[in-house]
Amino acid sequence: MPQKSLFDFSPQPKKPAAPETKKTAEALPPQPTVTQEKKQRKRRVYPPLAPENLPASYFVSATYDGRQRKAVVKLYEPQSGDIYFWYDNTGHKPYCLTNLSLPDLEKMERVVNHQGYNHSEILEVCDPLADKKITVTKIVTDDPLAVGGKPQGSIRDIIPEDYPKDAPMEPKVWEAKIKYYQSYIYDTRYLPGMIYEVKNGSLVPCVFEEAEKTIANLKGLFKDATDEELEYVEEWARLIEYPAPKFRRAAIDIEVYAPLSTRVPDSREAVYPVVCCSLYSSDDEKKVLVLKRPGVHEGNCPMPPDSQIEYYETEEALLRAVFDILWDYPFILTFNGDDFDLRYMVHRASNLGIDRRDIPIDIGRRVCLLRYGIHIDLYKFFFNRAVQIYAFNNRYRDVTLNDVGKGVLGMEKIKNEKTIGELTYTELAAYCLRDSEITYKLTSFEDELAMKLILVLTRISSMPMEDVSRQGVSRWIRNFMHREHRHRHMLIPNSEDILAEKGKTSTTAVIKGKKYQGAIVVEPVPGVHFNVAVMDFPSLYPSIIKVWNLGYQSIRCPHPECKSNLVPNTPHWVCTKERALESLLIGSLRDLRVSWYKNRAKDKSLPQEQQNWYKVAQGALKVILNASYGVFGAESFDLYCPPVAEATAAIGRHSINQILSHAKAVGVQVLYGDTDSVFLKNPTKEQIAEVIHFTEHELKMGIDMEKTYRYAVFSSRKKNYLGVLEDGSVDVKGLTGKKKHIPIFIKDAFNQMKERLAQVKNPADFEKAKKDIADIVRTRYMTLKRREWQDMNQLAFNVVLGDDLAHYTKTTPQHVKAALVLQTSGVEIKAGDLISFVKTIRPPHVKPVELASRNEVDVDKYIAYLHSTFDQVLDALGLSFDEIIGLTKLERFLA
DNA sequence: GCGGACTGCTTACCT
DNA sequence: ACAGGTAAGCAGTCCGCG
Repeated sequence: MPQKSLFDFSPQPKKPAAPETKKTAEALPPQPTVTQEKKQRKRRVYPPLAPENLPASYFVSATYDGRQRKAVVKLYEPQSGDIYFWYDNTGHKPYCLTNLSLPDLEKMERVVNHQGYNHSEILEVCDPLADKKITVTKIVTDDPLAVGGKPQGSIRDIIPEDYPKDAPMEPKVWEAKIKYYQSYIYDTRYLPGMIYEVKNGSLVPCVFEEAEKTIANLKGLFKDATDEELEYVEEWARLIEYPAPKFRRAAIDIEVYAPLSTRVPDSREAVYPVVCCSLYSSDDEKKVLVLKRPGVHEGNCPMPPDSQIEYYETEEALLRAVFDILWDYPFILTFNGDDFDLRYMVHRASNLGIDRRDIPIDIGRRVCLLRYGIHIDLYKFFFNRAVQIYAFNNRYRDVTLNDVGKGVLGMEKIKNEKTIGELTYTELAAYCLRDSEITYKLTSFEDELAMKLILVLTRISSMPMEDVSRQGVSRWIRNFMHREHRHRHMLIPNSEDILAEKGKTSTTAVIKGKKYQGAIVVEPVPGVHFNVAVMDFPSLYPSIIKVWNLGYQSIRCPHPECKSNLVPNTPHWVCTKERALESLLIGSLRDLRVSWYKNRAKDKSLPQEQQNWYKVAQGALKVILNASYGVFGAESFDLYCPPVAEATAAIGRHSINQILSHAKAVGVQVLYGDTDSVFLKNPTKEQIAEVIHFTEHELKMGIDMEKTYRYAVFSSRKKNYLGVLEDGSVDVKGLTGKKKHIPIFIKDAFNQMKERLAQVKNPADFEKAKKDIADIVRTRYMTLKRREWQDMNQLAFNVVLGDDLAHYTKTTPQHVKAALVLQTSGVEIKAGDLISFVKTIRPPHVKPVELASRNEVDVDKYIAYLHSTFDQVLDALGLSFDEIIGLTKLERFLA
């Protein structure tokens, strides 16, 4: 009950429409209030300055205003649903740091006479690589571009250029590549995504008592934590516990008339007219703006209820109406708007002579931002691998609107054979509106999960919402680490200095071309095993980073007395004197997830709304924690430190090996294991308790009984198994039958087998199941032999083209051959496209599905595929594909 | 010149 | 631009073969 008000922070309804009127909306005449209110909302003054006093609002973005030379914060006030701009009043300025002394710096004329130069001052900071205080010179400028960002003449470039080459010291510049608005956020300690009010012109944080109470109660859960750890646990919890608003938002999508259906119109040229734009919003606007064109009929394609079509006589009028929408809504959602919809409209509007100042879009190299609100390109967000896998559990495979919509919402695009020019107005409108509807619903399903996820990530990473939804997990992690460096007055080291100081790796990877050795995979015991217990370390690598104090500062630290604190099987040692920042930050995040949010997300006694919120939090933490080790081994990460990644993996191997030998010692058979898990055959309660006790005391890490399989099927292949849980659900891991490129014809057969196996309860059931499985295989085999499959699509392999066609110079894989055929017939092919092809008898042995016919299929190839797919399971069951097939031959012979 | 052994490339998966 | 480990199939190359 006390938690309830946490969620009361929602906007007033945009229109007074009560639910009763909504039910009968079709029978009533259009409600005049809707249009009236819309008119009121139109086009506020630009920029929409925050008043001297503004009620609780969300810090959604920050940017730099070049004219006023100030940072600007975009505040979203959820009651009115409007954005307000708050200009910095703290006098914060851009700067960078250097090791040059103040007098030496002042001798550099190109610096002190630089147009944007303001002044320099002496500053004492902690150098984390040397673990000591150092004095640096802070160069303060009036303009971020003076520090860096111009092709030439930036201070960060001038210093190494103009500093005497024969001087004893190497000139260094630090923190010169941090975006100004980020620097502003770090130094002011404003927290993006959190709630502020403007009081007498100043930005002050709002305090939510209920959330604070929850946070205060956390102490009891973290008894073993140090004060420092607890401080961070509370800090993270605050970012998660504070309420989320309802996001007033609109999804938009445009259609462009193009003479050729196979080519996507070029958004930089914008030669063809925009003929349609749909809008689907949280204000319940479902509207399609359509351009009147000669010879086009209205048609009678059904439209969703309460949707409306507005016709425009000119394209300019249509675009201006769309721009009004962009001036109105605080959040605009698109699917690929950065590269297409918004970009196209900007160029198209310019081509039509619309004044740049009337176009509410700022166009960048890779992004399109809005001058008023926040543009979230959901394509970029859903494309993010970490989001795809950990937040959405791989519910979609291809990042297309159709596939994401299908996987996440069960909603697909309207299928359309005709070109845009051939559609009637209503067909076009229905088609276009569906796209906006899917886009909108990608953010509204499960109680606005996606919007909330973006909000939580905004808070954790201290980034504007636009950036967090577009950039990868390594940027999120970098940013909160940078923020804490600034907070602790630590110099943010340059990447090359970390690398030079800490060096590279020492182990040899199993895979050629990798930098260091990774995880262990235990050789599986082939066969069917009943009662298999799966134990695993929750968040193994983050736990290691925490327990072993890993970070770029602590690995191979400068203290001689730490050199004996070695990481097993590596030459690396770890600091015993100072806590590494990464260890603290990642460790506290891990603890919060494992000890608090994991359980809260599953707690059915909580109100649904709150449980959903905890699911979001849990998912966000999972995404970040899963990547927190990998980033240290990624060159693109600003705090790239290979020995940290190597040490983490080495400790992981050590931990698993310890468990393996301990399991042996207590007499349990280990059937399999991978990285952070062990599969135990029919263990007793005591044996499980012993393993848990051992890991907690000897390895200082928690281990969970994750699940128990009624039975599991292993072949001799690693990362390939099938396990049936107590409730009859089936885990399939790595088997060919679940891979997405395999033809549906084979996948269906595999799924039939899977369903049959789910019904097996004991060894005796197996005999009956085996017969049925043999039948499934035999049926497919016969269908292939007789060429009786339903349609060609069933036989299509679907392989993603990883690169543009021109880049395949070393080999020409089959999907590339098929893609080349398609290209010749005029289809535009680019990296990321899904290529569907069937295997044929004649060279080149492949054909795009749409061009292939039944009798040219290479049936034997498909039989070979069926064979290999099923062999992965059949040999463990004591069945043989050849025998199953051989029997058929005999039957046919007798018949 | 041919075929099997081998390596490398590519994709999709697991943790 | 988070990492490494594994499986599978195919493309291309090498090497032996009187």
